[in-house]
Amino acid sequence: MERTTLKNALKRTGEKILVRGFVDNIRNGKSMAFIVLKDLSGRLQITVEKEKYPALLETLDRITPDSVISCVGTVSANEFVKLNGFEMIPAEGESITIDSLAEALPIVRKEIPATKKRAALERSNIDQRIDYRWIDLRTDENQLVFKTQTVLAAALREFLLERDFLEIHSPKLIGAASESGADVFEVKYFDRKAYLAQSPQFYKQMAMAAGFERIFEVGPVFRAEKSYTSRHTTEFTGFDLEFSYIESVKDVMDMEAELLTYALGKVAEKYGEEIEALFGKKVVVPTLPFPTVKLHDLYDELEKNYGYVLPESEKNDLTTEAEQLSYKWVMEKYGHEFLFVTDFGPEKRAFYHMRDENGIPMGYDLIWRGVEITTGAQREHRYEKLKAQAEEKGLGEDVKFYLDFFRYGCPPHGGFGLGLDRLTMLLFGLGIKDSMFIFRGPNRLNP
RNA sequence: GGCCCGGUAGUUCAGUUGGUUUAGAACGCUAGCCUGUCACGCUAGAGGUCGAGGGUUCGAGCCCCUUCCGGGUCGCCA
Repeated sequence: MERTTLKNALKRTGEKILVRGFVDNIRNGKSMAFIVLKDLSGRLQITVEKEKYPALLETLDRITPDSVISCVGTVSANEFVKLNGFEMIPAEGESITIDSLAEALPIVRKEIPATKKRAALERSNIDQRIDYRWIDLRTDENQLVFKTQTVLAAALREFLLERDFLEIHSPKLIGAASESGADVFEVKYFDRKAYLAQSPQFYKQMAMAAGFERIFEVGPVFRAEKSYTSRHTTEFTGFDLEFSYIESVKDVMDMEAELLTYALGKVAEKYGEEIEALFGKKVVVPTLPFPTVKLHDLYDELEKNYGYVLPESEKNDLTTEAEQLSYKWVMEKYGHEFLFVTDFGPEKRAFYHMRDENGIPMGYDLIWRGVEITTGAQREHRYEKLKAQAEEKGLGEDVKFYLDFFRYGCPPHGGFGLGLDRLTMLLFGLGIKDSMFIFRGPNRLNP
């Protein structure tokens, strides 16, 4: 018999069907047993009047929480049942089978609130839960995170495909450190060294030189940074894009704003209600255009409004505190969750960012809910200028292969990279460890 | 890398100024009871080299030193 999901089972009352899933809870009394079954689609209670099912008694006694079982039976409405108002009555005979018996779980996945008779039991901490991530991921909340991430990534891709972007797959094993040369993982590559790609940046631009015009890539990015924060990880999924024949960095910013607006619209439509119900976070579909502010002006505003003072010499970059305050500011001033910040100091930006006549990089950061989710820019496509900027940063031979991209014709172009995991994390108000299928950090290489 | 914080049952935590011989609780687990439960309920039980090593002391989970492991945060970034 073909398996019916628990959600669909509710629509098939009166039919003899097969359901399969994890045991969410079992209450096994003397004459009655109640099993709450869970699968990815939902939950259903299986009700067993024991005296009618002598063949099932032994099985019922063996079933433990989180075991995987199958049940053949008939679903019917019953107002006594608080769970959906439906229950499944097993068919005669050996209609419940244990597919996999679960041992007692080593983690607490959900907080258990206090009652008069018992103290509250807190959820195991995230690191304990990551040790047993596959068990942790069985909760409705965690499954919603990944259902949503799927919709989000699909929407981003869909938006770009509609606009004739090509999807590329650049190598993650590289011969020379991309960008600055810092913070890359070194790996053994036969008898020499290779590195894990810290960004697809150079390859994205190579695609521009290849005449691909508009490209994107979704793939892993590796950063050998010992960053211990709730928003850093050593391996994450980057959503990168690059496109040609732009007039200015404004085109890049517009593209990103439209892209995110579209994708968040899709997420809100499909999972907005569930996210609000389970996480208490409203999915706000942004309005266009996104507010934009120059870095210096932002610091002026933060000082004026919140008394946040930073030495002038440090105002060429965003501090974490300034990022967080910028959220408060953009909400108060524009009622918007996103903020483009432009005009960073050239010493803080990559050498390949194009600079204006005053030497200011024509790039930006996009801050969402107080966290940086993107760096974008118009790129310098003029060989001589690019070469000079590379040398200024002390990058000579390291980037020679990259500089060659610009010697044989390359259109003006720009692009940006989005952190998919950060997007997910901010959408749900979680930390990065909770937002990734499997977290990787300086102290975390397993599971 | 800087600065904080932590390591006590399977899990989450208590454990007073160092001092009742067997270090507690809850959840989980085991056994038994319970005619519809619904985060069921009731009874009993098992389960701990208090991260490791050294020291102070009549006495250390608690104080000191060393060490290991982990977490938070800042910087950096996505």
